[in-house]
Amino acid sequence: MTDQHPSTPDEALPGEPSGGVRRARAALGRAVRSTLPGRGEARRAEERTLPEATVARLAVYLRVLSVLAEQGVTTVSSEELAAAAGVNSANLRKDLSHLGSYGTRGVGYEVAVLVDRIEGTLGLTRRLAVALIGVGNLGHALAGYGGFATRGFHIAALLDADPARVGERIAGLTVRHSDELPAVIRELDIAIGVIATPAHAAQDVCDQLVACGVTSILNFAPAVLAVPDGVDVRKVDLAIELQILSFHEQRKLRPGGPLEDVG
Amino acid sequence: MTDQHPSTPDEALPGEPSGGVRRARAALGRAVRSTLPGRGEARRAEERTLPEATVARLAVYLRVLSVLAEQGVTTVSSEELAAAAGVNSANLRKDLSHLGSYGTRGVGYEVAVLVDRIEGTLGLTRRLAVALIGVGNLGHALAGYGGFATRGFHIAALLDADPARVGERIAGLTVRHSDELPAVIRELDIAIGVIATPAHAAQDVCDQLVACGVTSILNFAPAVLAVPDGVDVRKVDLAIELQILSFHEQRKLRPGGPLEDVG
DNA sequence: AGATGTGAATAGTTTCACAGCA
DNA sequence: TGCTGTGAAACTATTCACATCT
Repeated sequence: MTDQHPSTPDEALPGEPSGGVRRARAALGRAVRSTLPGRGEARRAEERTLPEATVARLAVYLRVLSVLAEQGVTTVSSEELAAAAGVNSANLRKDLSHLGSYGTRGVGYEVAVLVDRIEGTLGLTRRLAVALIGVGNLGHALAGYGGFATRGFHIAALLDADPARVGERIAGLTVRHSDELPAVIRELDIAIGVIATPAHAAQDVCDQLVACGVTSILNFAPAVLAVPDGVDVRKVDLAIELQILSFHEQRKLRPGGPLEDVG
Repeated sequence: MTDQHPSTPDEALPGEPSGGVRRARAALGRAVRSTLPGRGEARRAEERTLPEATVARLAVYLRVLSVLAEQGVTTVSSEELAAAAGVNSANLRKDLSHLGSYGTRGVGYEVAVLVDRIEGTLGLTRRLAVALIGVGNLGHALAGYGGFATRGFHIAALLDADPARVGERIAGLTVRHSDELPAVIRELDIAIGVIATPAHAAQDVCDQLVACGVTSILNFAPAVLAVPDGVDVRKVDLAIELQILSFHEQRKLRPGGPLEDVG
């Protein structure tokens, strides 16, 4: 996770030297599964809730599988796919087993089948509408990003609080004023809000999104957002990513740590 | 974690509908601590290795603390700081306890002291040099981002493989050709490489960085990077973040899951 | 009183290792 | 024989609960 900037060039990205939240409220999604005591009847052995970590990796598998499909590969073993995705093969198998059994012992998985299952699981067949608030430096970059439309999403609206920016056309869309946010959300049935404003405006925009019923937010502003239960916020914070790398970089230098490894 | 694009507008960000890796190789940094059998002598009870999760949160605390410091706040309780950072207070206390005891029972923590401790721990006193490869849509945005310099880092070089881009001046720097990467790394003592190229070029750039001794990489390209042990790669992938949100969005809709919660 | 620091309990995740099917 | 699917073990991380100190 990492992040960028807001509507006004500079001051945008994780401005302060501080860090950001990797995934703020995402905790909600935890593999719920109550396991209430006093019950144990016929419990649907279905695909209940997936572990958060698995969900994140499914997206990775999907990307790798898409590449394989393009190359004409029709079958992969867990070993191959895991290697390409950078994970342990047992981990991969367990992840996939949560979707049900779609592999063939002694052979492997059919690429096309897996792609379908994962897309279905992630809900990528619906093509959710995304609103991007803040078309500054980063906002522009995000708006121009082609990957959005590729599968599952499309940017339906661009908004900015700066009157000078309103009316500008970016990637086929006209920037509208932030005041129109509620109307835009309802008109276009926005499911996901992407915040790319300066830090000081982020909480405000977030509150508006939530007030309008948006429960999925991707935050690029260097600020910790407070949201009610039921709302998922994921944060992308460049400063934090760099700081984490800095920490490890430092550890590599001073031979204070390795000492433990030796004896 | 999320990501963006490359040097060429479009096709940049997590292009394919697939996802990306949250933190590829970062696994290295795991709280190492071997616990070799057959030993147990006098072991320095020092601030050995911090848990990965703690490192990530320290960056968050730092940001919150910076804001508090600006506001003139000099003392905070774990409860207050935890609320501002969006974490559990016990979790916060445990995180901080890893740095040593810098709080006062019955009172709380001194903001200035904590800031110092955290900056020291994350190695933010050294101001590492960062090279940004790929100045496309996203690269531009990142280069223009003010937060870099704020503390701990500075973009020392911009590179791109497109001759048309070489020579362009962005944020006070002149874009140099990718071929100069080795020279640039040595000249400027680059510690961190930020990859913002199209997916197809990412592994190549990564390999060059590694060959030149860079062991910390932040990858914005929608590709899984393979690196040798000892190299930390963190990935920022927009498509994956959106897909994770999509998954939860889907779960909210169909009342299949909640059933479990009820009984 | 009030808040830190931390052992113990709990929860979540990864990895192993192998039974079982193709 | 080969690879999936999965119980069990190992690890990591979070939360509780309270002794401890100011």
